[in-house]
Amino acid sequence: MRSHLCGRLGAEQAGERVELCGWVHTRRDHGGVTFIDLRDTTGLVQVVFNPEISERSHEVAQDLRGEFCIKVVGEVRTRKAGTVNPNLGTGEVEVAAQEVEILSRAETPPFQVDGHQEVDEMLRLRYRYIDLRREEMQENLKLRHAIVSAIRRFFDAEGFLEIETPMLTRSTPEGARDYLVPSRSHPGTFYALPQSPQLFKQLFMVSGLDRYYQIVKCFRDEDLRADRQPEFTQLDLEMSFVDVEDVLDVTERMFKSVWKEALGVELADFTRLTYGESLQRFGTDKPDLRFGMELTDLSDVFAATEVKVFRGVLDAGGAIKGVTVPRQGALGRKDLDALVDQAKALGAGGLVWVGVEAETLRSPLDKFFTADERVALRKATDASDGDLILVVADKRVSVVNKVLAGLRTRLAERFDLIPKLDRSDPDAWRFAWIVDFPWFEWNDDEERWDFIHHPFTGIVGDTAQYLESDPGKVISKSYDITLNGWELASGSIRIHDREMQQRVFRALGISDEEAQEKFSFLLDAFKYGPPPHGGIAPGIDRIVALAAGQTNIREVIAFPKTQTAFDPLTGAPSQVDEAQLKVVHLRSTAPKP
RNA sequence: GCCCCAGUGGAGCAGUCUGGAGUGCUCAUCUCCCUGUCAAGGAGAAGGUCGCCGGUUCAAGUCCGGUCUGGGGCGCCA
Repeated sequence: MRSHLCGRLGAEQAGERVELCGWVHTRRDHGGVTFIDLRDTTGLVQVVFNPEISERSHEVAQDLRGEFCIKVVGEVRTRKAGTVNPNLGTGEVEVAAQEVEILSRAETPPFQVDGHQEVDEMLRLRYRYIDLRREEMQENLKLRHAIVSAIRRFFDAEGFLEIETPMLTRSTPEGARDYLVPSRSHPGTFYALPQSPQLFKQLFMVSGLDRYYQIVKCFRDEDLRADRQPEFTQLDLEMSFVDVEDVLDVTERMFKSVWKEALGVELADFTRLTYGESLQRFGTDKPDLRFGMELTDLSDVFAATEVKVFRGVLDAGGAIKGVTVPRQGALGRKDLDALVDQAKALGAGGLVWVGVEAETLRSPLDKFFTADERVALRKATDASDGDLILVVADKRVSVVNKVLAGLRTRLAERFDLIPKLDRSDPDAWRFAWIVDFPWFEWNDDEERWDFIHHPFTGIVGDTAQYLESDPGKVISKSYDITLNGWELASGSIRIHDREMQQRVFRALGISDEEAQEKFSFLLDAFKYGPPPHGGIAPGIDRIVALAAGQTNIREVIAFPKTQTAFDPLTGAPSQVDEAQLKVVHLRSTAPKP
């Protein structure tokens, strides 16, 4: 139907007769002569309808409206000096229309496609097919394709096999809430959609398939966030006869290769932080390394304090930490109160602010500080005159970290301390490995040890001795990748030794029978010579969103869902009729709408 | 489950604090004018359940309570 693509036309085609298809992006009617910008997936080109060239085409052009789908036949002409449009890739040329055909007409769209104004996201999702006409969305999806195809080329070259795993599988007891699918042929039973192909990929290793990867949908029925959708895409991979360094190596090379191919950027080697160090310095295991404002431990500064809240926290074995906000020491009372409220919203009992001035400190607690404490506080935080120190104290170290980590990123955004994204700048991409996670985490509510990663996570050799005596000291062979404050990937070397696996289950308070009941097929498989193995699973949606400079993953998913897991386009989830329910042996207990 | 922000012609906003006629702006739509614009321009027109329910008031887009939807976050997410 067409001979050329709109966005690819240039001076080289001057004089050629071309056939173009696309949508009417904009129309400028001068009465005597009419211009349109014709749009296809490659871009825009100006088409001129001049009655001196074609009376008939000029007449049809009067009828054209935005988003009409048309075909134009005409001659490519270089534009006269002064009429070149430098804002358009094809601005040096235009197409003089000889023939035009309306392929299909369009109603006035619910919002404009030109991208000049933000549109309510609900509306964009309801009319996603129109939203996806916008250049920004097409660029996002093209980048997604470039990244995914670069990933496949990389793993192909490394000798990995892409193998599919079932979507209808067994519900696993731990982890996220499952999406369930009722069985018709087995009344009262359910499949679950996979939260990840974790167990299947481990079985591939038992099978000797050695190096597996898959770009695969995963499903988790949990509440949504900017970086979380109920269905999302993982790059799942697993390798045999490897230890931690092998997985880190291949994964890091993969990311470098992808950034090179998709963005043309040579990434620096990834930073490496232990979990402990990350928490200490940034209060989180997904630190944004693009700016400073590292947390300071102030327990020593206030070791002998008489300030009641601090004294109580220290005596209870808690923590006092601070974060220094550059040049905000003179912040007004209203803003400071708002910060206190933010800290409380994040879970803190309160927030102490300290404005650092040349000779003095400005703080509600200043009168309770000793001279030594004032000096030590300045020194410990390395604060300069004019800075603002925010101090959080709590008997739970985790609360202190969470609150300060939250304030750190929010304030960095608010005060523009994060460099504006330049996607071609290698420094814009602060990848980091987070390693040496603790294996266990104390669950206060249930009063037991829980796993942090999953129950098959390997253990760093000499820490296994604490499995029974002091589980908190056991370090796992798990690792995360973080990029600019987002968790991008998570993985581990797995336990392949049955005895070790049993010790771990016991430490978790899971009996042998219970373990067998829950994970029978994996444990059975491990009777038959499982190789040492491990892997990782980076999130594709997050990778693409970050690479595209987007702040939520919906922008890089063609048909995403809203925060309540609703799809405004299809109306899913929807009611089904009684007959459908009966077939799968279900009856709804939901109130009739 | 909880906290915060938003909801006003088709789209994006202002108006809400401090109640007084659906007031205004930009874009789109429709009619007319216009042969070099490029987010064209000019003249005119049409288009409204101020998310929904209730309350206060002589009077509510505006105040109060509730609720729904969207977004951000906490919890949750091995």
